[in-house]
Amino acid sequence: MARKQGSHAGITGPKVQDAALRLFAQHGYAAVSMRQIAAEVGVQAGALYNYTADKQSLLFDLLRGNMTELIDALDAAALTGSPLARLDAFTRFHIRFHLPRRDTVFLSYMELRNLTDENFAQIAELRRVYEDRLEDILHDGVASGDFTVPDCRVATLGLIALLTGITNWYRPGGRLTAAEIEANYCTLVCQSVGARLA
Amino acid sequence: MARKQGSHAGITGPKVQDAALRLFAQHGYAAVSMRQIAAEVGVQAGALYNYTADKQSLLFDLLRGNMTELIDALDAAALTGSPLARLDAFTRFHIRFHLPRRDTVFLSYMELRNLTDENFAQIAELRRVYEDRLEDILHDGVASGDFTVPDCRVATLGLIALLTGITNWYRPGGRLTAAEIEANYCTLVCQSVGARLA
DNA sequence: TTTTCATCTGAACGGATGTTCAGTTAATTG
DNA sequence: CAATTAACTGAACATCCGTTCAGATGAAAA
Repeated sequence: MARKQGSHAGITGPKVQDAALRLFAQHGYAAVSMRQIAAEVGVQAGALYNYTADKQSLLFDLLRGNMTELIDALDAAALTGSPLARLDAFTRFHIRFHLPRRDTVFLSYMELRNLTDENFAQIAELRRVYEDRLEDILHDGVASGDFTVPDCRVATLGLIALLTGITNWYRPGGRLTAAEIEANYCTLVCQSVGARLA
Repeated sequence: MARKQGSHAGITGPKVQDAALRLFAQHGYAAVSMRQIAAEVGVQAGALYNYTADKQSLLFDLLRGNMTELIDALDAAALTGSPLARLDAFTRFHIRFHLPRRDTVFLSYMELRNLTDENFAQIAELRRVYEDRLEDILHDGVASGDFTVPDCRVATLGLIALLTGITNWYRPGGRLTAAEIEANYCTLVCQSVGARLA
């Protein structure tokens, strides 16, 4: 048997990515075998190699895809206004982007060490680009006197950790709605930089 | 050959734990083999089973040891004074405890999914105990009017993520000293709950 | 010195790993 | 209809995995 009815690369390809993402996020890159991914897709292990060069590329493509998508979405959001308004918007953007992508976020922050050195460097650079967007906002706020932040770089890394941590405990249908969580974190973030809330 | 000169359980036992900790933190639990750990200790793989029931116990013992140590140290610190003073002290305590234990912290936050269900439940409960210590401070601060926090539970989880994130970027000998980082984070944390800094 | 015992080796167990590839099948093309 | 090709199977590759255990070894006890 081979090539079951109605199965095409256009269908199987994304299914491979989806299955890999879900399984990697759940059990970790190293703990997931190509055969498990194949079984999830409904295919034999060998068929996966029509869609990825090897297991490492599967992970790398997922991470790079997520980071470029993240940065593109942020650029598309085009935050404007006062530093405080931009910080508030950044916070909401970050949460809205990450909450529906908990699997990917988990991967992006947990599986970096399973990347090749070259692959790691690429992802780290993308991450840096994203961090710099936030750091710029903080610098502007300090310059305008709106924010009180001892060190913008430290605050940037801290705030991103604060925001990304949501994905560790958020569960759809939990005590708080996504909007409530957003409001909560906006208060935390804006207060943390010493901004006076409206 | 067996039992090389001067080797005892009292020496090899801790070496196994150390090697496992270092390797797990660096490459991930699933990516590290018992043979690698044994090689790091300078022993054959079979000998490890004189010191651990299996690989899973090795991970669990490391995580449980870290959590109980953390909680005991916090209790020993016996934070007192105003909510703001206690929050400041908690922040400094957390950083001082975690900075020298980056490997363990990394493990504790990344490898929970590799625990058995029962083992996971135990660690999660310990973590909850620790979080509650912080949440109590926040509740007191809100009650006294010192803090402005929309939701103490959310703020607790957020602040712990903020603080623990340090271990992701801190490197000894970096741009900032540990004391400077501490001061930076105290400002961030205390401002984030809306406290007026002295 | 002889006996005992904790400690470790080295080989073995069944099974899982990532990856390759010749061959098979079903859809597409001419 | 026949020829081509994309998509997949199923078996095989060498290697690794966690774990067990009989036996060797050196230190400690008698």
